[in-house]
Parts: sequence; C-alpha cells; structure tokens
Amino acid sequence: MRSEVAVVPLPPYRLGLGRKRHDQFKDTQFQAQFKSFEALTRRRAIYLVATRPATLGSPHGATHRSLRSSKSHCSENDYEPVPYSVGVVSEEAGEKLWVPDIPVGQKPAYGMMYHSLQQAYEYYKDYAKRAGFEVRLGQQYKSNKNKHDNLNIKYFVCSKEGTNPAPTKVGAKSKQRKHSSKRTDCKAAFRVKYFEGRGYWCYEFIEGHNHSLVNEEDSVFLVSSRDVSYTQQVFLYQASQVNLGPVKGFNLLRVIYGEYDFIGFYNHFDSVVGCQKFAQRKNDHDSRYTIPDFHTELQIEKEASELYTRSIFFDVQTEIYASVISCMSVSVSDVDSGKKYVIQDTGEDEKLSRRHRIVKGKPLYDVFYEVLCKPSEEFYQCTCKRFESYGLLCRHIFYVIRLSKVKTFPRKYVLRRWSQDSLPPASVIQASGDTPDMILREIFRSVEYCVNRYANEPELLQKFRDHQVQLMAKADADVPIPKKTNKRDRIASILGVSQPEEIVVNIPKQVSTKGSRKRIKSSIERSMNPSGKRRKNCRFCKCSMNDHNQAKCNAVRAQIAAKKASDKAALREMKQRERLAAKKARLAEKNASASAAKKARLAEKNASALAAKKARLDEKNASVGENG
DNA sequence: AGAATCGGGCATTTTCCTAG
DNA sequence: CTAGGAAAATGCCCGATTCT
Repeated sequence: MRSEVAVVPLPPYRLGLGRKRHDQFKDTQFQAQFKSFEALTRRRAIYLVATRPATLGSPHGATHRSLRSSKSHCSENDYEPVPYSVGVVSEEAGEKLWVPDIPVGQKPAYGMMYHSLQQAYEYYKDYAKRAGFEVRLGQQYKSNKNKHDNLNIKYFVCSKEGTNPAPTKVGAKSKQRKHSSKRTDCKAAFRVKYFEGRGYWCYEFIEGHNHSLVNEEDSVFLVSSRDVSYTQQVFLYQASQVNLGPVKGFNLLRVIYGEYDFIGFYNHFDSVVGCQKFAQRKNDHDSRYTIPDFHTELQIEKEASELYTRSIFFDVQTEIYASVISCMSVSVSDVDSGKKYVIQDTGEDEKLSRRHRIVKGKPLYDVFYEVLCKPSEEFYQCTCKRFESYGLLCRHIFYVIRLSKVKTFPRKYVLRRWSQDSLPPASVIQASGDTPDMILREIFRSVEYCVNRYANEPELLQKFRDHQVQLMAKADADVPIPKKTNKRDRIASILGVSQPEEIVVNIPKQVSTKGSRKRIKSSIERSMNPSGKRRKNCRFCKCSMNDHNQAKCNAVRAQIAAKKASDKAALREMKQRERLAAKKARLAEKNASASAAKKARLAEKNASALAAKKARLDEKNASVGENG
C-alpha cells in the first residue's frame, strides 16, 4: 500500500503562460528542469482544455452551461445552425453592440468588492469565458499617496480593445501582414479602484462589445481556454522523460480520455489538428470571429469575406487582387445579349506567375482569355475554366465584373460547399449510457478532477489520499476474492465484441505499404504546386523551378562528378609524374654506375699503361746502365 | 521512400506597462 | 487618455531526423 503522495513540482508550459505566471517559477530549483521542459515543448506545445465533467458540476453558471450545451446534442439530421451572435444586439447611434446574455448576479456590477486585483481579474475572466470573449490587462494608475504599493486603478479590457493598424508601405516593397489584427477597438471594460484596507471595487463596467461574441461551443478556441491540467502536465512531463514527445504524449492522452469532446483541445499546428471536425470548426470560428485584412478597396472583396469560409476566402482574395493588378482588357465585342471581353493576363501577380509560370508551354503573359458576360443575368464564363474546375471565380471574371461596374458579389457563383453557412454540423458523440467503459472513464475523470483541485493543497491532497485508501480497504471487504475472468473474455469485453461461433477469415485486401509507390507527375503538374505552399528552392543552385532539392540537384551532382574527375586526373598525373621520376632516377643510377665503371676502367687502364710505361722506362734505364 | 516529427531561425502580433 | 516600447507569444519556413 502506498504511504506517500509525491507532489511533483512541475515546470509550467511556456505557451499559455504569461510573463506573470512565469515569474511564479523563478525559484532556481526549477530552472534547469524548467529549461529542458520548455525546450521540449517550445515549438510543438499542445493546448489542452481542461474540461470539468458535467456530472461534477462547474463552479459558475452550471445551468447556463448545460442549457447551451444541450443544443449540441441533436442528431445530424435535425441540425440547426447555431445562431452565432451570442448576446443581445442593440444598435445605438449607428453602431452595433453585442451584450452578453448573462443574468444579473453572474456578471460584474457597480460596487462589487474584491479582496484583491487577482480576484477581480479571475472574476472578470470567468465572466468573459461564459460571455464568449477574452480578457487582457489594461491600463493602471498608481498614486504617490498610496503607502502599500497598491495600484489605485486597474482596467481589465476585452482582448479586442484598441487598434493595431497595418504597417504602412516601407520603401518599394509593401509590407503585407500575414495575419490580420484581431483588434476592433472594443470598448468593453471592467475597471476597479482601490479601497483602503478592503481591496478593490468595481466603479465601471462596460458591457457592450462592438464585435460578435463566441458561441459556448467554440469557446475552446479562445486563448483563455487553453490550459493543461495538473495531471495532464504530469503525464506529458513523464512521457517526455521516456522520450515520448509532446505530440505523441498528447495523442496518447487523447486516447486515454476518449474523444475530443471529453478532452477538448486546441492546437495551433494544423498538422496535429488531425480531426476533421475540429479543423472545420476552427475554420468556421476564424470566419466568424476574425476579420481578414483586405487587399483592395473593392466592395466585392468585403462581400467575399462574408460569403466564403476563411481559407477559401484567401484564395478568392488572391484572384480579386490579381484582377486589379494583372489583367488588361484587349478588346470588347457585343454578343447576343451580353459582351465578350478578351483579357490579357500580364502575370504581375508574382505569386501566381511563379506558380503558373508556364501554361501549355507558353509563358503566362502570352495567354489571352475570353470572358463572356451578361451582367443583367449575372452570367459570367471564362475560357480559363477556373470556375468549372475549381468552383471559384477567376481573376478575369473579377476584372470583367469591375469593368461592368457591378458592385455586389455574384451569389450565383458562390458554391454551397465553400460558403460559410454550409459548414457541416458538429457530429456529437453521445454518451451511450452506463457501459462499464463509460463508468470507468467517469471514475478516472472524477479522481483526476480531485487531484487537479487539490494539487496545490498538500494537506487536502493527503486527506484525499487517505480517503482513497479507505475506499480500497472497503473494496477489499466488499469483494474479498475478486472473480477471475478468463483472458479471452477480458479481451472481448475491452474490444466490445464477442467471439463468433464460426470464424470466417477473408483474404485481406492487398494494400500497398505507405510510401512504397510514387505516382509520376507530369511536368505541368510539377510546375503547378497545387498545395499553394511556397516550395523550397534548392539550397545549392537557388533554382526557382523548385523541382528538386539539394540532394537531387543536378548542379550538385555535376559538381561532385567534376570534382571526382579532376581528382582522378590529378591522381593519374601524380602517378605519371612518379613513374617518370622513378625512370629518371633509374636512368641516372645506371648512368652513374656506367660512368663509374668507365672511370674505373679508365683509371685501371691509365694505371696499367703508366705501370707498363714505367716498366718499360725502368727496363730501358737498366739496359742503358748495363751497356754504359 | 515517404510521412511524421522536431527544432532553429525569423517575422510578426499581442500583451503589459509607462511616460507624457 | 494616447503613444510607444519591451517582452512574450505566435506562427511560418525549412532542413534534419526518426518512424513506418
């Protein structure tokens, strides 16, 4: 039996923690641990939404929550689009105001007292979460008279407070934002004043927002909903200890917790949003809650932003922008009840000119398109057939629409599949009664909930542990000898199936292994890049054709081959030189030995000649002596 | 071989706070 | 109340590594 509950001090997740909360972890003891953990989760950190199981109740506005969420539990057939503008909309002085639909008593009010700034902040945040917006800190004022270093006034504002104007053109290159600002200059605020000795009181509460609020069901997409509960942190941290990265750890959590609906998660990285439903909901949320940056002043662009889902809008926006800068009318002629324009695409639009650099073997700017238009019938047709193949209008048609002085977006050409109000209903996984599986999950969740609650209260945590130990003893008493299930039955119950009487094994379908085959793409397809992503250039040759990487770069290969050849040549040359040198040496040696021998012979000869001469001389002298 | 994941680098936006 | 700045957060790109 365990006798101790270890409370592991955890480093916080980097994301979702503001500067303030980081400060809480300044303890040097954590530093090293924190750093490694932070590095681990830095890029791919996961946002999990701590959900409170309905059975356990939520501390605030439980009825409100359950009323709302009951809406979602309808079958797919009788799906009704959830009205998005949560709250009461009032129009004053030509300005729309969204006022959260929260009953009195559950929202801030003039004169409310709070012990501390933190409490006031938490209260407002909680209200904001129910109301469907986000909060951040606002201005603050400190009085010199204040002895206790307390702030005199603190504002808490809607996260859409203020403005963040798009950067103006810098030099020749216009700096275009990739992401639009979320600020709408919302005036909603909650302001508190210091009250000597008692805390802070609310002296102003501006309830109305100048933007729509987020529906309860989409509140998971709010930053304030991003949180990783204590036990989840422990889990992810321990997973990291055994070399299980955050993504895998998260996937594991997902499995343990059941479905997305139970765990509720939100992630910034598309790659991890594997669940189609969530990807769609996120797109839907973005479409409704944020306003994109417009590239033109055209009414048609604004309308498009309201008609299309966000990701599709960006595509349409590109075309509208291109219609302004890269299309030219070459000729117009009357046809039947309409007009026929010949449009030249100059390919000014850089992105697309790179993408469609060559169309049917011709450079883009050489391509002319014919647009048939009957504005009265809202009829447009272009020979580029973009609408027919993609379901989205082309730049040439947008150009003609502008020429025809049509201001509204032709609704006829907004296909239902791209439009905002055609997003599919969220398929809700219904709890299927009290199956053992559900009961187990419920138990795990309730225990986890308690642990999260008590995480920072060691005494209460200990009490909870003791209580659990008692329950264990009770379980022992209740069931002294647990029934043994046979392995087969256990597996069957886990899998939720029973073993069939007769086993029929079908011949499995032949499925090719992942990545074992590669479809050969045509040259046109290769140059198209349908994903829209900017392709990587080869690092080596910087080739903009983007059809290869450094590993497959012909230039690299050529360089390597050239180097090999030159190396080989150098080697050959060196060997040749060596051979020559050796030959020379041999020759020199031979010569030397020959000359030495010759010299020796000569010397010998000389010596013998000399000796002979001397002998002859001696002989002569001797004979002269004898004779004289 | 291709998919999935990781992680450094960088640009940009948001948050929080202060000076004037 | 506004403007502006520092720091934190966010998100994309892209090459490298690991997994399947």
